[in-house]
Amino acid sequence: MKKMYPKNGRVILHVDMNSFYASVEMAYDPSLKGKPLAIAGSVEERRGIIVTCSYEARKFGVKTTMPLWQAKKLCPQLIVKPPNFERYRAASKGIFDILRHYTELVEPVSIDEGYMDITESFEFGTPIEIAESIQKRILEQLDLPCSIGIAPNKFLAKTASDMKKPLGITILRKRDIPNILWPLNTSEMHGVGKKTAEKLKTIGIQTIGDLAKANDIQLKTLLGINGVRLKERANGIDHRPVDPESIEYFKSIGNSTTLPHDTTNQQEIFHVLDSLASTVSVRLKRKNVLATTLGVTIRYKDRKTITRSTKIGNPINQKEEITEQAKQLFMKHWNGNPIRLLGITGFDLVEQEHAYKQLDLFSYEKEAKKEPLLKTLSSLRDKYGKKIIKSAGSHLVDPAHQIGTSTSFNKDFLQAFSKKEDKND
DNA sequence: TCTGGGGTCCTAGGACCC
DNA sequence: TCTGGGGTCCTAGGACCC
Repeated sequence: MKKMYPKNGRVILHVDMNSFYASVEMAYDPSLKGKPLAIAGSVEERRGIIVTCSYEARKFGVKTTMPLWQAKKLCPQLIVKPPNFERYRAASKGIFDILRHYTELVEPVSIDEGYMDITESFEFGTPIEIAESIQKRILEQLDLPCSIGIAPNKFLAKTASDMKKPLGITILRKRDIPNILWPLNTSEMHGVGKKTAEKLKTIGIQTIGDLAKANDIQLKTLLGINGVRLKERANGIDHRPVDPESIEYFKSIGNSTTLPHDTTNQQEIFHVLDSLASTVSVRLKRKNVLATTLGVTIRYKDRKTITRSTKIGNPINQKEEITEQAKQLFMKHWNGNPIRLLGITGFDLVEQEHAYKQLDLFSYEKEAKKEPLLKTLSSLRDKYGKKIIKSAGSHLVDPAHQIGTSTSFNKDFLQAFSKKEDKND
């Protein structure tokens, strides 16, 4: 009696904050309420684009990603604030704490949206009652508005939360799909951008309904497996689970910046790379990970952007190592033209505890067959046992990196060390 | 004298190995 | 002496999202 949804179906909520950054600023300073407010990437003209704006600002035609000067032209009385991420992170934490009151199955997608699987949360009421309760609590406790979508899967829940803003609650059932989803243009679909919508048009697909009935083979040749997946979504099929841990595992960590002015000055460029490397290092360390691949991004004056990356033998997260690799990559690939933006990103992240796995004592013999240097290390171990390896390691790596008998080494030291050994012999 | 910064996922070609 | 095809790794680029 309590369960009012299909026995084997799921109940998924998508909670989406309404103009989040602007709403947080208004909650923080209520005198901003009811006024056209925008958060801009930088107050400086060049980087100034609208990140978020209040509904009052939207009435003037102000939109996300619009250059600041353009927004001001449309709405001269626009109040512009720089983003305050600490404030937004704090608000975000408050929101997800509220969501986790109803279920552990909460998957944050970004700072201001998340999925919940409330299939088993019937003790809190019907899905609508739960959504109402969540919306009310976030509004009362944090003074922040949100929209919530209720559906049998993520895609439909996401679509539903988008339908009523602000402060909407929308249910999207499978049986609603033909009437509600299919008449919409494909570009309304999450996952379909400008390019994909254009491509779809070339084979006569305009609406989500067209897509739902499209030919699989045609879709596959046009869009790869993404085409077939989009068709499934258009039919309301989406089996992705709500995964509370997905946010834990970052695949990359980077930092980039548009320069105050386009430049070819190498001194200036290196200075920027230093500071980007420093940020990336701090972020990697904060997450206790090291990067196995390092990449640099170069955007030229004409906005043409290239990325270059390289695999690193030993994973890194120290500022100096990152700077070194980034500068090398940069010098190797810079064509000398004026630069607009620079970025550094670490990929293939490994947790600190696993970073030296391939070098732990049990792997030495195996690796030594391929790598003469490791043979040296292996023979050292045979001679002196584990102790010497550990003490060698302590010279080589930040103590925080050392886990048990696993350790890192650097080739220069090891060569020096083995030379010393030769003398002694 | 327009278009930020943080990410994810997919594709495709060349190298290399078997 | 000439030559197939599969698998995996690495790198670069593109599309998309918030």
